[in-house]
Amino acid sequence: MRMSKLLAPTLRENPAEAEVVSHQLLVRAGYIRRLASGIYNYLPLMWRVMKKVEQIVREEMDKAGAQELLMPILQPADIWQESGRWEVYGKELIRLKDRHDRDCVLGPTHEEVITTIAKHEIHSYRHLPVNLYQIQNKYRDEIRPRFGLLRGREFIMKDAYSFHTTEDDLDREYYVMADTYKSIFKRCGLETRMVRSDSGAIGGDVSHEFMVLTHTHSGECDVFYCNQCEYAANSNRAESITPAATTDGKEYFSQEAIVETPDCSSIEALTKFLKIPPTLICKALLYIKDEKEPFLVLIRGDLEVEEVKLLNAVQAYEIRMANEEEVYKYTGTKKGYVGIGNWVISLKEGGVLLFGKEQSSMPLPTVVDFSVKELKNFVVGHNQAGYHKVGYNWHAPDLMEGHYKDVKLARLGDTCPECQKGTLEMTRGIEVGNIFKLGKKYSRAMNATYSTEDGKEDFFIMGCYGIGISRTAAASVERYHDENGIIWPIPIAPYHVVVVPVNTSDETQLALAERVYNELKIAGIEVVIDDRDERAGVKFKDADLLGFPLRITAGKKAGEGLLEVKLRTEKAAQDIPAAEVLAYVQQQLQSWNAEAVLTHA
RNA sequence: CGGGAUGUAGCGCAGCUUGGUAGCGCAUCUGCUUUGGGAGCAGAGGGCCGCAGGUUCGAAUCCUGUCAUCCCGACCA
Repeated sequence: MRMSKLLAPTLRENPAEAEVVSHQLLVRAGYIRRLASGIYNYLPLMWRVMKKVEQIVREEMDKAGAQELLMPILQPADIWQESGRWEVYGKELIRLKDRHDRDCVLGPTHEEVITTIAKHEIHSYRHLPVNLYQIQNKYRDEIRPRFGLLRGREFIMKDAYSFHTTEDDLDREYYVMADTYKSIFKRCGLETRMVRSDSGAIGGDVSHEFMVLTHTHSGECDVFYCNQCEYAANSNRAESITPAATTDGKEYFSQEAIVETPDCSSIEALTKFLKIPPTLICKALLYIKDEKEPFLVLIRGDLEVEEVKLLNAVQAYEIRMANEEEVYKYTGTKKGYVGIGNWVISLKEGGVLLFGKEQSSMPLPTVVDFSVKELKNFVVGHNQAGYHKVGYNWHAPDLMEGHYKDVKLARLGDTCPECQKGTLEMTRGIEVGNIFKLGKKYSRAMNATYSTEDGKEDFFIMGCYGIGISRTAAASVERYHDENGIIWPIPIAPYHVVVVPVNTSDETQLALAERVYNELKIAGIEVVIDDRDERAGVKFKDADLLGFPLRITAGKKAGEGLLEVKLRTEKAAQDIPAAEVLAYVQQQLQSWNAEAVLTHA
């Protein structure tokens, strides 16, 4: 390809609208252009990168035994109504009507469609297991598209769905996919970490995310990871062992008593006023589930509630903290004084813990975090403004046993829940892929069954596996760049080599450059020649900005048949006789390994 | 959706406070010179000042509305 013909409009300055590095560089280097918020044109170089990522994904998925197909982006609403997600998915689902006024959606993901396929086309256990995947555009009307390709409203995703007869077989496939994902990202030149995560709107029990750890602000999620073992988890899912409540050897409140605590509506104020550590307090927070049902959360005073964990613990679609009015309505007091000091514990059928006044007709369902289990002689609210109860101890520990939940936000320095030795550290990460065990959620909702070996009908057991193709490409830029521009890992670089004749009006230089360019091209190397009538500085700046892994310069020594060859990751170039350049380039491309980029970028 | 900000030439910005008919740098085009890290000189083209109302003799500038974009939060590949 000739740079004089290539549509790669580079800019001297970063675009004002871009905040994160990958967005700035991709726009500046002429890889992408925004059409509307969260919607981008992939210009020729970007599209080459995307096709490379796709191809790696395709090869590895095929190797794992999955079959590629293509499902419609435009989908009828009825299958979404059938699965229940027409209501649940919310505003993120792009809905539209056709000319007959039929409701349609643009596919954000394809569980409904694939389940329909399985339902109609797979009738027997003999045809299971099967894993089907596609690579196509996805549509999600994100509340806030941002960070360029990292979160668009339209993006390219590989989505795979597997069907099984048993949970064990799903487990097997789940780990096949986990291994496949590791290979895929490794082949793309990206180091990823498999991280436990929340399964969100897609549903199901178990899920993992694959994160590119970035250590920069640009990551989208906080990831906790153990400094001694392989444990890693999204902050909204991370478990941890918090240091036990300590009283520094002091004895507090050996007698239960109600004490006056004026203006102590925060934990901080309360610890100062009573001169106690926050770990001696049991905090009670009132939440509202799905805009109708109040419930209480008990957690140790020094800890924060992780609301995604809480959402799952109460199986709600939505939760929020109660406002002053609601607090008064359900507890009779104001924020900061809510507590269980004068309440009793009971158990509702279905095993829901209730806290409330003995005579109350409306006790509150309660989520009790593990962190309060071991508390002794602690402080709780007394549901009376200006008063707390001190020296409190659990009245009915037997009743509570088995009802503790983990709803706390993990903290830096907490002990690893897995090896119980290391401590948790945190980094930022970009989620580039995920794997879910869906179980029978969709097959049951959509009545998709097959005949079992003993002639009965059963629902398919499903798994699903996604990779953000466009996000993976952007994540690579986010991870590998320097002050001069993008640094592509060789496997996903749009071209491998750029040949730069320093001065196009110097016939010796130009002729040598053209010769090498043709030689490389004929040898099957992906190469561009910067034949533009620009000064050397411009070409070098652009070559760095565009991020080609290898640069070959035909300059002053062209007369001696010498070319300068330089890796994008290195500062210094070396002179190589023209006749040996092809061999050198081939050797560089073959010896690619991820370390080369990891150590220099 | 809540909070904050911005819309002026392809890109980055000034002008707005104090209304008088639009400017700078880069990019583009032409010519000459130059040629190893974003060249110099000379010249040229390009703007419903986001859009719609209003105030005014007169609006990029003041007022109202509206649309769009970006940042922070709740959501996610």
